[in-house]
Amino acid sequence: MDELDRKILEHIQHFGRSSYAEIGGAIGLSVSAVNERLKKLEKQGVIAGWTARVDPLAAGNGVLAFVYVLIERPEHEAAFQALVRSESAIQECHHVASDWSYLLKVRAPNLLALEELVARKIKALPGIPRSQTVIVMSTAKETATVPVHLSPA
Amino acid sequence: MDELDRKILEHIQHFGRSSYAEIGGAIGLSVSAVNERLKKLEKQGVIAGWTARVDPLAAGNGVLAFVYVLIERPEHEAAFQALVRSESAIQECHHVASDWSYLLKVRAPNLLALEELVARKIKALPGIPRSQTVIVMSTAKETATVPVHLSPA
DNA sequence: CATGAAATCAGATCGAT
DNA sequence: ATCGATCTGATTTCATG
Repeated sequence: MDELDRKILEHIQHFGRSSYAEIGGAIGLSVSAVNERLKKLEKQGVIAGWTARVDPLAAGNGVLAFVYVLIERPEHEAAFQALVRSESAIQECHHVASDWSYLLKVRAPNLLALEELVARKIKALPGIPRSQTVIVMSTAKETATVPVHLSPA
Repeated sequence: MDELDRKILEHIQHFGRSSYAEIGGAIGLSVSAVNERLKKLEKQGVIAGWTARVDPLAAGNGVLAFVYVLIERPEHEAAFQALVRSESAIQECHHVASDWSYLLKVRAPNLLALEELVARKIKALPGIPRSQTVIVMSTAKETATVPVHLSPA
């Protein structure tokens, strides 16, 4: 992971359908060198995959919210994790260091659907006495782009 | 936006480098039909772009945190927004309905770098009396995949 | 890491259904 | 709106220096 790798990663995070020639032109590297580095980064798992960015609103998701969940005992974790995995509305699930156990990032078509998920599915699970929902009113910045730092060579 | 569009969007969110032939094969559509629908979805902005998913840890980001920020007066918003835009460590910035003004999603190499950002850059701005940082200990699920709902035809 | 050639593949277009 | 075919150009890959 050197400066060239870093530039490649920066570039393909912004232009995921670039050809090797385009990447090479942007960072000053030959096509074959780009090919080799890309293959290496993919094999190492640094590049975890490729995706299309879909506009959430255009896809019918009018509501974004962050939901805190409290889980009382470890034996109730499994069912919760299963729900998290199965619900595509739950984009993220983080174990946090706070008064709460988990923080979820949730998208839904409307407030009704959000309530349906939180009240009827999540809180219906055993061992979940409380939750707290933070509604997002507007989003000033939202990117999945990851800052790339050079590893200590 | 019909069922076929939905399937296309689902597919390309998981396989962002699929050829039109691969997409068509996966959802049962000809190459030319996929071509037309993709172009339409891109023109409409439903497809906002294409990106490589980079593993945050492999890219040197050992720390993930959510940071709440309180801003006292509207005239201090501009400088804050400018900072948000310029800092690649700040992946998301949401205006939230809560005791706080904003919720940030932040990635950093380590806790020191996180503190540097929060204490020395964010809180150094005028009109920001308080912030609260929630550290993520582990992440059970994290996807940028957006659920695609059919628009009312 | 660059070059260059070869083989493959992908994307746009067209007429027909 | 979709299909199937065709055509053209681009892209990846590989061997060599």
